[in-house]
Amino acid sequence: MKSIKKLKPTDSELEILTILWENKNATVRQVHDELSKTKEAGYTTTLKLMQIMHEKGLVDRNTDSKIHLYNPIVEKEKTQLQFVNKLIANVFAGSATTMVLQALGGNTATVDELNQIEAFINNLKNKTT
Amino acid sequence: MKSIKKLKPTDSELEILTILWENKNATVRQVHDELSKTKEAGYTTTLKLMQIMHEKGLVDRNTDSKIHLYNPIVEKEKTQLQFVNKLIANVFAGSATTMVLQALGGNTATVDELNQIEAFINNLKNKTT
DNA sequence: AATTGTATACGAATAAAATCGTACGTTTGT
DNA sequence: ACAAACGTACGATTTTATTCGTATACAATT
Repeated sequence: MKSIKKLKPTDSELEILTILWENKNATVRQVHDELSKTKEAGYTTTLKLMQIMHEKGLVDRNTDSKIHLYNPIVEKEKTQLQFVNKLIANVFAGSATTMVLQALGGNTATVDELNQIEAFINNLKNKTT
Repeated sequence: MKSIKKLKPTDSELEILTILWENKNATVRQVHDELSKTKEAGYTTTLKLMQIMHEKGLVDRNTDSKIHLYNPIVEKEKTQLQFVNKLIANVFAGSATTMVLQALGGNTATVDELNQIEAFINNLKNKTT
């Protein structure tokens, strides 16, 4: 039998997925408008990408009405983790810690966020004990 | 005047850079052998990639002798940060914190490493004050 | 000196991703 | 009813990345 396809969204597909994770049941138009805020691209380009994503099984779509509604199939957390792990492996020689330190050092996280991370770390440490 | 080129190594180029960061003054042969441990590719493929990287200004090379010696130009930390930032922007809607939480949750960091991260965070918080 | 091994150079083939033009059907507004 | 606006479909093109074949030069070995 055919096995379940391994899904690996491209960068462009990822941008679209991100929008779909925020907006369920989105039309191509909605996605495209959202995308246009940060990127220059024609409508049919976005449409084509979403069609390809449908073929790949990255998104589901409802074609009951003329105007198709799209939903993400792949889970946000799983996909995010997939990419983070790839980054850690490729760029940070497998060390999550090195990556975290870089990320926190180079970006501006608010004190609130830093506290949030600390809390999370403490939680992890307790579990380990 | 011509502006300084924006550098964005591809995935394959990144693999080579990683090797060059560890081994300064490396020959194509050395890089290729190292690469072959984890990847299947012909020698001329590696050579060509390194030539392209030279054109792009990612690496420097010494052609005094017949056998060229390559060195990375782009800095490890800068390049790493570049990739992390791209990931945060693309996959985590701009939130470094979300990314960090995912990375720590999905990977096994040791308690030592967690402590290291905590110390780093405290340092950051002090700077903010 | 002739053969063999190891270099670089570089054009060209292949592959993968992204973009767009155009055809064509359905709504909507007048 | 008709035109304009908006929707999908999809082939073709463009762009970017990767891979490799082949030419050529030099050094070492016999």
